[in-house]
Amino acid sequence: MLQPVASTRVVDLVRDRLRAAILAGDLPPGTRLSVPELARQLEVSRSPVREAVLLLVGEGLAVEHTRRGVEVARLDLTDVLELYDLRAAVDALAARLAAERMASSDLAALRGVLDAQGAAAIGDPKSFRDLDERFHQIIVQTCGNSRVIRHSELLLREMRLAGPLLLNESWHLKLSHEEHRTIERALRQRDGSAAEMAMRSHLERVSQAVKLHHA
Amino acid sequence: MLQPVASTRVVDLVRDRLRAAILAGDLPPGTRLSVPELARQLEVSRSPVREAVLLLVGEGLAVEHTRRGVEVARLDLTDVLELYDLRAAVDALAARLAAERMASSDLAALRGVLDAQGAAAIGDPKSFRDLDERFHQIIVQTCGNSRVIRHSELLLREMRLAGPLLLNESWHLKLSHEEHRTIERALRQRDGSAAEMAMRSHLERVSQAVKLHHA
DNA sequence: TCTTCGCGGATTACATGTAACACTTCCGGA
DNA sequence: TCCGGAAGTGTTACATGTAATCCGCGAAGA
Repeated sequence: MLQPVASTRVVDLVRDRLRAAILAGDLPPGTRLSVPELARQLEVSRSPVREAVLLLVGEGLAVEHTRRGVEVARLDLTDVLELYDLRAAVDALAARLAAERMASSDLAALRGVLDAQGAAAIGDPKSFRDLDERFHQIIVQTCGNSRVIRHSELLLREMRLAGPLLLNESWHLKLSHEEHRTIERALRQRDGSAAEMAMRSHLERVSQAVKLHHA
Repeated sequence: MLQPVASTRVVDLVRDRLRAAILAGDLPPGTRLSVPELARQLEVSRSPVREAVLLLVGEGLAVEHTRRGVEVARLDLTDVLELYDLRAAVDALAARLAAERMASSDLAALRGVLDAQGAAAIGDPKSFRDLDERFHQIIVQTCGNSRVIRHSELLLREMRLAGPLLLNESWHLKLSHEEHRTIERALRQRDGSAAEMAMRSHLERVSQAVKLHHA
């Protein structure tokens, strides 16, 4: 049962590298993605770079201005609220589906993430956020619906571009953590509808908090 | 306030044409999308064809087999159920949001579609389906959340590939039509939460019906 | 001062060239 | 008959060429 070795296509490598650079903030929102320039820096030809850039546009991480190039997407408050609203719907579904399917190893992984998050919640927003992502990813990956996985993953990535618009206050992180615990409890008890509701209200609450914070 | 003239990019024309051909069934599921071959038929070079094909892969209308080409996606029962489940979540959100934003012209359009659908429901599954799509599109387009619009549109298109797996029985069409009426009533009364629930239960019911029909 | 026009530099969008790869077919040997 | 491999065909993936377009800048003119 061996997986085939990585595809070793240049376009994939370029896409992954660009995506990582964007999500890490090395290519901040608004940065122009010039195909010839990137090709020079990455030392490949323009073809795979062009394709990779278009793929990122498809993922929502960059926006295309016809005949005027592509730039890293800039997200404003409206965008973040849109993303939270949609994620509330999609991830709530994922949580409901996951409740019936989680293996005990998944539940253990979830608990591990939450324990680490409880510690980080004190004063490390960066790692809190990483753990938050993992928490959501574990649930989504377990839900068994490949389209939910794909779309949720897209939304999660897109949201990473929002960086400075998100909340880092300690009270907010602690509250989020408590809500995560509630979700995890529902999942552990295989109560799909409780997990669904807990996930939805969690993300809707975060959405409201973000909105109020920037009012 | 003039809209810019159509971009007249070859890649867009090719993408639209291929998408139309796929959705119309001229390129049935499983058809290989050979870039050189399509380029010959469309009388353009391979570059824009290649890009267009990759865009369709991003839309879920085709699947890529690395170094073995791209083919029109084949959907099985599992895929259709996945799509209905996800649409139930996304379109329910759209319905809730739309309830607060629908202009009277939108409501009029909705009613027009439903009236036509009521007539078609008798024995014209083809046009019933078209009107069904329009019904959902009007609501989604009105919801004001651009990401909901984008993702819902993707799901709706993808589902068109499912053709033969969908239900055409008269009783089912009539029931769907009644549910559409219920949704429209909620929207007309600007009752977001009723619209949300009606939309969700409509799509979940259809999902169950499809599942049972193929059992 | 403000606007308009044209030039220079760079990029996009499309066209084309080609090595490596995959599938098919067919043939010889066990 | 069945299997292994070589040749042939067609494609993918990447590289590169180039016309049309866009943008910034500065000079000419109102």
